[in-house]
Amino acid sequence: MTIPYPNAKIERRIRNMGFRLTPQRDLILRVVASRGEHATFDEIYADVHTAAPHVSPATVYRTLETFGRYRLIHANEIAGGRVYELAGEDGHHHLICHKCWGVSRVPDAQVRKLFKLLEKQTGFLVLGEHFMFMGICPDCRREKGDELGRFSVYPKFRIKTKKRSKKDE
Amino acid sequence: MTIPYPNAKIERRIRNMGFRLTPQRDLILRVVASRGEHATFDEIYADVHTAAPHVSPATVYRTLETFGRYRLIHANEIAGGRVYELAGEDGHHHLICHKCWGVSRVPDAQVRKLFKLLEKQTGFLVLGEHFMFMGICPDCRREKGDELGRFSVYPKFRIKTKKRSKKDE
DNA sequence: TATACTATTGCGAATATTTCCATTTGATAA
DNA sequence: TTATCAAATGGAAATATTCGCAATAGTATA
Repeated sequence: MTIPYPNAKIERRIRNMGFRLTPQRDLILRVVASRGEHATFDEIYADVHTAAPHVSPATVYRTLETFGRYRLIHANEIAGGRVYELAGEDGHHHLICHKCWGVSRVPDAQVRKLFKLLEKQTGFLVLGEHFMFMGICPDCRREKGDELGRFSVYPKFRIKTKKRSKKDE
Repeated sequence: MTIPYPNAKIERRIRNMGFRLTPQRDLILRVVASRGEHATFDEIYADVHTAAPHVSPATVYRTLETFGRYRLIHANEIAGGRVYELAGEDGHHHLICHKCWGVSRVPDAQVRKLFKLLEKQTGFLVLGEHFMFMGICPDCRREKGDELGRFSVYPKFRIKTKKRSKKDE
């Protein structure tokens, strides 16, 4: 399987940071890349495990954590779970609707502008993180109201890991 | 122990949402309140356990999760760990410096303004979450530069749970 | 290319977190 | 008050995640 990195510079960045580019890491990055916008640990591990059964969950956890720290991968909490995506050229952030759970994007530049304003006021430079803003999308706003009732905070799904357990297959 | 809620309306809110205000929840909320800005699970559980040894970790986890969903408590990921704080009247967000790990605040109103702009552009209403913006504080910016080197992402500490294990105590 | 150095891995063991379910107990209404 | 009913709890079991450490294997250098 050869999934190309959307961003060919990643390899260089890894080495520049002083990390070793192991086959495991390479595979994991490709899997995350192939999964697109928001892959769960289980999805990632499943793919990795299919391609290379010997790779342990610990390695996947560690890799996501390590690269997450160094912003090669964006990790975000959403609906009670964590999702990952490859940090790409096309910086963008996500807007997630509490009601319909639709995901839309805002270009990074647009969000940066906001933080520029914040910087003017506080002197604090907000760095290149990836944000997931929760709220109500335009469509849903037209429907009812903006208030969150008792049963509407995580209405449709929760990111939950499904049993991985024993010698899976 | 009677730690007063900073916000007396909390009780009403809980009931309005249809939740029951049990002694356990009451205690947990008071503990979180007493801990101030960012308490870890372990800190919260330790306090709760001291005051009421029979309360199980599961209950604490559940309570934080439940009230987190409904915004009575703010849960945030920071430095690889999760911290909690009581959602108060004085809405504010945190600015956390990657270098010195100092924590400063921005009033909610200020941040809201930014999201208002976003709303104008996208129609998407960002809801009342609590944000922790990571970046470089004014002091540290004066020192060197803004870039994150290999060993500067989580320089000083990581929020880590300390062994709770067996019959603690 | 061979050597040395150390980051990274895999595995099992420790921890942490969630889930299950029988039991308890708020809250409501008679 | 008391009865009723579902929400919430506790404890144990199931899962998930991290950690410790010996073995492996990238990378740099000779």
